[in-house]
Amino acid sequence: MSQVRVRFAPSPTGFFHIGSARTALFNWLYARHTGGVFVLRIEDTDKERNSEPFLNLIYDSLRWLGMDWDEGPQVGGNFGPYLQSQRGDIYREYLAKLKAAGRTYEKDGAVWFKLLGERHKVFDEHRKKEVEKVKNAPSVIDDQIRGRVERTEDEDFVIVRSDGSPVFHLCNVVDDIAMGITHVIRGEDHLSNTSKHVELFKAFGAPVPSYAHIPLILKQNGPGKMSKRDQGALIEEYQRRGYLPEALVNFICLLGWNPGGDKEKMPIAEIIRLFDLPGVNQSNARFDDKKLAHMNLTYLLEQPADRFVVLARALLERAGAKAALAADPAYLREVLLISQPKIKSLEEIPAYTAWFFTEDYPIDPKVREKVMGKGDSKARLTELIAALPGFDFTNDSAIEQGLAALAAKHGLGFGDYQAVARLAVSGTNVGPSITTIFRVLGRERTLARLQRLLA
RNA sequence: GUCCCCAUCGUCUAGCCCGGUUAGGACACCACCCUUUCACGGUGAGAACCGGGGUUCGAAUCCCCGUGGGGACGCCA
Repeated sequence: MSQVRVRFAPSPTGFFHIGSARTALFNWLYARHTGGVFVLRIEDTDKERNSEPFLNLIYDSLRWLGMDWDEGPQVGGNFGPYLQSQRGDIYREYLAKLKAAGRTYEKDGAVWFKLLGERHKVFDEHRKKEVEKVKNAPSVIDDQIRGRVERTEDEDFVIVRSDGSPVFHLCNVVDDIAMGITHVIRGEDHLSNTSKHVELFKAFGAPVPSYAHIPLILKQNGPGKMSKRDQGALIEEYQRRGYLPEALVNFICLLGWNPGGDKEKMPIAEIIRLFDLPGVNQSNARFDDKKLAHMNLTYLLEQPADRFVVLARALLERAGAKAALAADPAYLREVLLISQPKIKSLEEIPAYTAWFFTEDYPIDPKVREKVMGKGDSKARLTELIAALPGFDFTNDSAIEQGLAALAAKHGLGFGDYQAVARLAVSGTNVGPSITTIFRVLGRERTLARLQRLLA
């Protein structure tokens, strides 16, 4: 059997979103699974809406998500150019074949593709006008996901605009032929275009590729499919918020596909191994950002220290956390690593660690009221300040022993000192373990912070 | 309106093809445990086969009809 060639064919007319990413991913996975070729083709035939920034966003997003293309812009290939705006000659050449075969006609200055079959006119409620339908030999699609899909009627359609530029249907089919595409994996919203495309393939005498129409992703809130304007739709946003690309990929591959059984979290190599078209669902999936967040958390927790620090630093830079970035690198690294197991997302990092980098951190009034109002917290704080110089600061457990001894001396528990100490050194009631905070802050800084609350 | 696709917990889904399960898992939610805060983690609870007909000894599973959801109906892609 010949090699699988699939393509992802976005148009640079807007932000890159979850739905496009998943279509790209399924194509990429199928190519990698089968040892095939993943082609990136840019469908920029709409001169009005194309934009360079959006084009670059496609490249950046695909790369960030780890989808490398074997052929396409920036990497080349034997079937280029890979931007439709540069393929005008090819479309003209194919158009000539269609004209020669008598399969086109002109109307209102545009070129139309002529369907074969019996014609009749009907009034179309939607368009409020009379249209001509063509009953053709049933156009049958043998879809890998949907099964047999039959359409008995269609309409002639424009393939070249009155300004001479070719339209999506023509370019798409011509390129799939010229680029030797064997499998077309795309969203179900294209299912109703497919009969048109099949007729074009037949008119060109080219083999019809194998189709796989994947279910759509529905927006989280409200009806309808997800679009770039919806909450949580943009890939760019996850990148900015410090989501891990492998977590996002793992999550979106599970929208409409699963390997069977209970498996969810999988390294990419395993996803590639298990992915196949017959495993793709037929029903649409609703996007759920909570589950994505959880997937991201599980990946975050297992990040090696070095990578975590790199990612967290990038987040701090984006957040403009100057104090943190100006701090001693070893100290910053330590702060980041003790925070890693406690946070749910990298975007929490700037706020979660801010008080480590200034002695002028705010004291949360609500927490202050709660902590100081319970028991004799002021006395506990005074006792702790008095005892601290005698503490062994070598490591966490040494500090813990010091704290435990202090509590025992006064017939109290660890918790009686923990809350007020935490309030004093951080100004809040959340953070790493108090003994760890002491150790990282060091004796002098800890002492000064404890005294600051008393003042 | 016409055409096309789809239908299991709130959500993602397993099971369906090859009828017999206490209909399983994950997220979310709730309770409890762990605990030095906050997270993580652990245990447990609640939560679904859209409706109606058929076929069958037996239907989530096969068939039909409703209903519901989604998509398409551009000189957008």
